[in-house]
Amino acid sequence: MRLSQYFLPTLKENPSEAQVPSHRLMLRAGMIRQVTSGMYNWLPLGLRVLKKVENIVREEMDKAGAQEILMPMVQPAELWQETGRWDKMDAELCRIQDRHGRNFCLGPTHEEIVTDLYRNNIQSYKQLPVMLYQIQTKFRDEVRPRFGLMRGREFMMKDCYSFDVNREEALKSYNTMRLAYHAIFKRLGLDFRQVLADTGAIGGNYSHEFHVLAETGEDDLLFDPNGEYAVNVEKYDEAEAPCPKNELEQKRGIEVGHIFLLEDVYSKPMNATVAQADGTSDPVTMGCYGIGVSRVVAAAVEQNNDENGIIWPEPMAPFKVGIINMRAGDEATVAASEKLYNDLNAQGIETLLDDRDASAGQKFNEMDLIGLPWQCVVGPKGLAKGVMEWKNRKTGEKLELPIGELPKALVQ
RNA sequence: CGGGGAGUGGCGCAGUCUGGUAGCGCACUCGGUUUGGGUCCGAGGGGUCGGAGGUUCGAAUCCUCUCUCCCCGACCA
Repeated sequence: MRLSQYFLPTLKENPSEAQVPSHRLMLRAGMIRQVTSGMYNWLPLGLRVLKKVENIVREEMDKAGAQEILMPMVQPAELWQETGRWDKMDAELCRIQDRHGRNFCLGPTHEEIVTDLYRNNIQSYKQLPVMLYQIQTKFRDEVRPRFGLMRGREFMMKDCYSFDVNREEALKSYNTMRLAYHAIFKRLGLDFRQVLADTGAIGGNYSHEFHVLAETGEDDLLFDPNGEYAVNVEKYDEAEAPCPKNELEQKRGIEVGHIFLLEDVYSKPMNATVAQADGTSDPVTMGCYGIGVSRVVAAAVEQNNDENGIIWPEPMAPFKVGIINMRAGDEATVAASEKLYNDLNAQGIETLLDDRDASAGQKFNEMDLIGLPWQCVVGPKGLAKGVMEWKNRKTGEKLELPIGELPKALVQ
């Protein structure tokens, strides 16, 4: 992509409405723009990151044996009345009516829909286990949306649901998902922790949260010195903990994933059953597994930034390399930067070429701001010496390499 | 929902107390200049001051109502 043709509206100054780093930097880096409280436009640069996260999540879900589906965002009230949540949930559940006056809600989660899908199409233990997931927009009318993408009202979520013949089998599915979550956050390049958690409004009786560690996190987490025990402060129980609270290490985290063993919390009221081998039938045993995909993007920024801007973990970077053409008017410089750009693209290395006729300072600053892992400065000074100057955004390390040669760490 | 702050060109802000018909920086356009960390000079375009009503000869400025955004709290799969 050539920056001269790219819709990347960066901001030099901090937007007044943005207080937290991820919100401020994502606005400044031209990734998102607010539409109204808790709702955002995703611009090209931001969307590339969101897609990167989506794809890694999708690959790991598929690898774990889950199958992707897509359910409607607008859901009929009748299903929510079956589980009692139509009345139980407060204004967070955004209710609307169609032209006939029939009640619907904007889906904050999809247990009802997926359980309905299950009961209408699966009857026997022979058809289980089944894990279904989707990556889709959710809407929760939060009491107080805040911190940009960290707590929006509309956001992107991966939600997965498992169906098993009994609790024992369900625990296997649960564990498969738990391990998939470890694989996902590891692949994303984030520093994260799995902790014991409360089940809250989703229900069920067994639950873990996944947190990206960051000073700005909303949750307090406790760890034991051996790393065996980890819990959300809300869930801390003196009796279950291996040691007193004051001996546990405390860190702040951003909740990006939450998994629940639901058992029959939804299947029972919705009469979603499974015929067992002996001919009897029981409520199917369910689990649900969520990842706040858009929140992951914000959490990554909270965890990886400095005074100059974002520092993307490589797996979720919108582009791997940013080339800075130092002299838009100089033929040799233009030719050299274009050649590098074409070579990198030919090798499948996603590259952004700053081919604008702008000042050096502006180019350097904006490249740091958007946080691509590698920068390559192509200019008359270097070319005269037969080199291009590479910079690693994270370490700040600079390398002068012969024209056309790539940093080893980039190629591997 | 309780408490607090704020709405003035695309962005950041001043002006509001002490009414007189809108200003600065950035961005944008044009010309020149400069060229390795947000160059410099000059010339331009763009807002009627969140909205409605009121007071007044006259309202961004005073009064009333209202909408929106942000922060703290409560809440939060």
